[in-house]
Amino acid sequence: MTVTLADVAARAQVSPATVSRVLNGNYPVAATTRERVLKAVDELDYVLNGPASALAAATSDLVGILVNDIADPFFGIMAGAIQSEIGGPGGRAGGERLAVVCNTGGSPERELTYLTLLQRQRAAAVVLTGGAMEDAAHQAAVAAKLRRLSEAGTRVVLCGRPPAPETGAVALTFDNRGGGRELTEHLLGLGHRRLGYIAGPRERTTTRHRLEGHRAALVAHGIEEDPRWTVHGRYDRQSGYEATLELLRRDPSLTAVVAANDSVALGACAALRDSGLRIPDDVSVAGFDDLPFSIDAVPALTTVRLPLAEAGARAGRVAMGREEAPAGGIATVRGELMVRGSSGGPRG
Amino acid sequence: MTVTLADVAARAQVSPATVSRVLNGNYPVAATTRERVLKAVDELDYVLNGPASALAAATSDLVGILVNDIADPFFGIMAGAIQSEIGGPGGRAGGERLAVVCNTGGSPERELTYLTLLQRQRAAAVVLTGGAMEDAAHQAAVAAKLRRLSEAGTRVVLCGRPPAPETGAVALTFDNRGGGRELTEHLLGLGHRRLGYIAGPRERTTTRHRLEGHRAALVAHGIEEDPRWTVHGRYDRQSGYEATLELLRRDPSLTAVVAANDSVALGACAALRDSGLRIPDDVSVAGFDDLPFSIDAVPALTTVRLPLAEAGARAGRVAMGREEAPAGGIATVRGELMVRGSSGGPRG
DNA sequence: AGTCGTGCAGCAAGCGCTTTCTACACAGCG
DNA sequence: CGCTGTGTAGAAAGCGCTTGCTGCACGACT
Repeated sequence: MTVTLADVAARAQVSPATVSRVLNGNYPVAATTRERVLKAVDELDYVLNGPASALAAATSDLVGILVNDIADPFFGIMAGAIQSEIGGPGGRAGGERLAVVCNTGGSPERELTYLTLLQRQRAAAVVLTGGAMEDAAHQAAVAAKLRRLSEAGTRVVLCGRPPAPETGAVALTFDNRGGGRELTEHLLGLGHRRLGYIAGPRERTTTRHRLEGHRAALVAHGIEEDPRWTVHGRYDRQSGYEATLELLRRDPSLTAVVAANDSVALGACAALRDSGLRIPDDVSVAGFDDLPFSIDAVPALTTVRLPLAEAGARAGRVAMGREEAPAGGIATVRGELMVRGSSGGPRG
Repeated sequence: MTVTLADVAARAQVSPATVSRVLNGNYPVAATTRERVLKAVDELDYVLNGPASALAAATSDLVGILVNDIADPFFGIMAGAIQSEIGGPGGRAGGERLAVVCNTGGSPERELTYLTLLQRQRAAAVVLTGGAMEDAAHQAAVAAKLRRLSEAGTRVVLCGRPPAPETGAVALTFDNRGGGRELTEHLLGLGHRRLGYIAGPRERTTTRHRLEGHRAALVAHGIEEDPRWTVHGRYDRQSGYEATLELLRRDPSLTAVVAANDSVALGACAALRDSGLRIPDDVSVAGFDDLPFSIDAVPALTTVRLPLAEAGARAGRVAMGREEAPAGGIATVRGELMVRGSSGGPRG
């Protein structure tokens, strides 16, 4: 039924070994022979059997990219950049690799299962993107898996995720703490003293780091934080909307709202507008990430730009062994404060 | 070095065959034996060798999802929905499948190469999303590949993509033409008579269909279209910005701008604002797709909602054989007009 | 002219798993 | 007490490919 190497070999009047060598191009084959083989491949419409090949060669051309939410451009942009460096078809790299992105949906179990699946496929590399869960048991489980993957020769890279010590994984970590701090300092510099903070889900490293940066800025300015000023939510627009209403209810005198990310900030803007408040005249708003749509908000969003594409590209190259890993296996990627129209001095 | 089935068998004091059967659970194994095997698996930290398994069983648990641009939520949302139905880890489905999304970047070659790669892996199913290239040669090549895939037992589903006759592929097609027509009719109903249109890239089916719908509406209302009113661009924000300036330059008397999609519409809004025009007082704007951020534009975007998640979910189920394919292998998915603040009656 | 590279091609042994077919108990039956 | 049926485990033959090693020409040496 399906065409095999042997069929091609028979048609080209050579041994299967020769066909294999022509296809892999890692062994001298006479030009005329090669031609003959290629012709046969073409005529027979032969397609290599991936599993068989992977089994025999004990290697695979699969590269896995794990993302928390594929519908979120934050991950989409990174994944795209990673993938373009992985080579994938048409990429810079020579060998054709199947770069595949796996959507964990933020679920720890899924993350683990995908890791196992990739381990099963003997993936050439795995890139994990975005914040990690802070659950200790889960982190240990992931660390164990990563270690096992590394040991098996799979290159493991973390992109926008905190380092995983002793796992052999290379980490390109976003400086969420520093970015959060810088952002809040900007607001403080404008004169704001009562700032609401809409944090992401509790058990995420990203959430914690950004919040820590925010608080560090407050502390540095001698501002005592009111516990009512922090609300936790999800990383999406609706959550930002609801959280903002909640913040407003708790303390209507807030003059600024700092959001966990840009989507949340957009929701916050909508909530403020619906509450009859002007931005930034009545309340300033700040986001995080600087996703493409942030500049289109009205007013444009003040936020922290994360070099998603650059970091992803670098992660991709490291995963392919095309770029050296940073010293110590850890690099910190800094964000850049983008001051735009959504932040201004407090009213009065 | 790596643990194999045989190792597990030895430790559990059974034959490799038994271990395999325990793992696959498709053959009666005594409870006590099963326990023993499972214990050994656990102790040895055994992970099945995917390629070997796929080779022996002549099947694979890989499902491919092709998208044009992974950074675009349009595709992200569909991919996420598809993937959640595919089962993936933690999904509804029993068997664990590796649902992988492949980013073609809109390149025909990449699309073809990914298809070959998936064919190589003997993928269980393949879902192609989004518009297709209109290049005849490429379409023929893709059709040939799809046919071959179907014949080899891979289920092929097109989601938001026009049907591919004679390939055995099931198609869930978006009614881009109808949506485009409805949208423009809405604008005409408001009294607009001079409408600019920012189309997507020329060689895409989606582009053509939406434009055809737009023109059909114009024709139905007896409006003769000025060739200056149409500009082609890419499906992104910047393109929308530039195209709008161009439209304005060509004919400053336009009272409405219809965009190829929401991102383009956002760019159009920015360009209009930067040109000192108010929306919708001076110029109305309409998008397409109704991505999550569209409602946050100021004013909120009038657009056509495409049930991306629903269509994706359905495509996923069909790909898994969990839902029957529509009659004739083709279903048309309609959009829904969402009238919001960005459209209003023309000035004057 | 004899000998030794050198360049290419083939042989055959797996890679780690699945699955058919066979084998063996043991229980139930006449 | 022998026979068949049922439930469970094992032996072994591949799945389609890669690759170390062997083998054979042929030209280039001495």
